[in-house]
Amino acid sequence: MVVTRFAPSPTGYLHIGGARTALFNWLLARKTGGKFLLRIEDTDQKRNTPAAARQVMEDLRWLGIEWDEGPEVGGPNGPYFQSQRKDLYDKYIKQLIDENKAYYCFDAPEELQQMREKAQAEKRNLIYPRPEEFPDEGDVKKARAQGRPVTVRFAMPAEADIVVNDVVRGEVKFAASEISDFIIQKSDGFPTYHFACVVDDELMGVTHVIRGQEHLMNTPNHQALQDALGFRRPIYAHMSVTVSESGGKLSKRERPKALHKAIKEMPDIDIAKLAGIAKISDNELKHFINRGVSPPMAAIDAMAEYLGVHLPEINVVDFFKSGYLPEAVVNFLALLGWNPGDEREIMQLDELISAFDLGRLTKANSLFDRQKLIAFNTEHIRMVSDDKLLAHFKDYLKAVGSAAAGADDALLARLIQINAGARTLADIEKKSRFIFIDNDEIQYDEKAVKKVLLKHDGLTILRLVGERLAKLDEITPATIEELLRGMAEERQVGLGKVAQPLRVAICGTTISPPIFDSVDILGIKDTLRRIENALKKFGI
RNA sequence: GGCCCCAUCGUCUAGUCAGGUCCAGGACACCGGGUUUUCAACCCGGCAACACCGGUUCAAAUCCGGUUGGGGCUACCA
Repeated sequence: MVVTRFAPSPTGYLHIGGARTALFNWLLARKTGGKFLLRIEDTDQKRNTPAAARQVMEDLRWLGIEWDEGPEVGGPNGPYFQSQRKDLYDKYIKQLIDENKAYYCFDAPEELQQMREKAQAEKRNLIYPRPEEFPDEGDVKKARAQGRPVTVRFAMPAEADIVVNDVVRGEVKFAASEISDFIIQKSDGFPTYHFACVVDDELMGVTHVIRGQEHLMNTPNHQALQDALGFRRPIYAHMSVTVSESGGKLSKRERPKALHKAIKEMPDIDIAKLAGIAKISDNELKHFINRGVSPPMAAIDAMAEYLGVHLPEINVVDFFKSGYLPEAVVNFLALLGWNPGDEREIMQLDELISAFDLGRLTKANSLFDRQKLIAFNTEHIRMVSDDKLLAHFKDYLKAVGSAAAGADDALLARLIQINAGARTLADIEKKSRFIFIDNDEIQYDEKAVKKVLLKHDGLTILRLVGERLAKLDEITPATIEELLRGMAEERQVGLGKVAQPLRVAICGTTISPPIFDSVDILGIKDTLRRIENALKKFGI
């Protein structure tokens, strides 16, 4: 049976690149009727938090990626947090030491740094100088007494070159002389990623490892470890990396970077005010502005929202909050470095599963094209069932704290319906805002007022529209349409001449859902009130 | 610097492994037009690529070598 896994290090939100890795592993498991498991790689005491692990799980679930084994769902191979598996790793490390396949080291970080620099200067890679004789327990005690750090290093067998047989890249050869002994146990007693990963993959019966190309160079180390421990070897597939417009890997730092750039271009910034919004000190903010030292993500998000700066989505949660559907994100992600081999692009989850094939992973890196994602999202909003869309919309409204969050299902469903063709849930929300604000709190867009109300006879028409609407017995989209079309015909003008002033009066902008529905939903009373307000405010 | 990976329209890609059916197909973006009560959506049309050099072959996007370019790794992070 195929067993795949996703093994994130929980340092924060789930990154979109991580989501893609998870997706491919999940897809393979589902396609083959195998198992997909989730393992939390939290061996770095300094960087990992339990809250982050929960967040990663929430993000995976939002995408629809459920694990068969792992945290919260359990399974026979637990625990699924590496921090709770230390005794397991210790056992294997001891085994390697006993067999003379690993040895203790007592180097200080600065000493290692020096060695690296020297190697660099000599135009070669650092190959750790393995001692003739391995230190014994007595040496360890002595080193500890002297306060030296104690690590364990794997003794790389030097006989043969290592060949990685990769599903995506074929045979990749590594010269034995190029591979250094590497640390498998840190001075805090925890295993390094390489070691924990190899042990767990074996113990959990992982058969296929799909991971980013950045791990290709680690694979010879992993294989050597597997051989030394007598482990089986999973099938490896190293996927291409997703890069951003700016060149390198899509990185979490892009959001602070984008905000920093935007702020730099703003003429005057009220430091105290902005720091308050971000809930950071003035100093922290100054450090950010002047030196690019990023405050916490929450502060970045708060400032961006306040300043109206759109930050590039990087974490899964960012896409959620920008109004993307998980179906669209998953579909788009799947097509980054994979394709079904025919001309299908817009696909549902079940289609992706049945079409998935490891052999069709592409080799070249791909750029994350947000425009195409939006196109996918538009398509998925159109395709998804009404029930699901409503559920997504409600989740979205809640997440962004929209005024519409409290509205009943019928209203929300209607808002979705009249906004057919929307690109994101954010578009629908934005176009619906006018319904949820007080009549007196409408923000009139200056350009819209100038162009529509103050030019020609905008205000005159608006007053007339108000008078006629007031006399209408029955208010439905159809009767409103009849009325407005009649007026346009009467005056020998296009419908726009009649509709636009009304639109600006009730929404404050020239952008809204179809006007007949907008008036109907807002209600005649509020509509008339807003017309009156506008007439008063802008002249007549 | 060293090691490793990659290279088709602006972007994601099909085609490359089994060379001819490819003066290279689709999608997004873009441009032009249409529809239209705004935005969006929608419809029609258009632009646009085999990185370069050499080799193998009757024939190369496809095989081989090199060059260039891009990316990754180079941690007691994962």
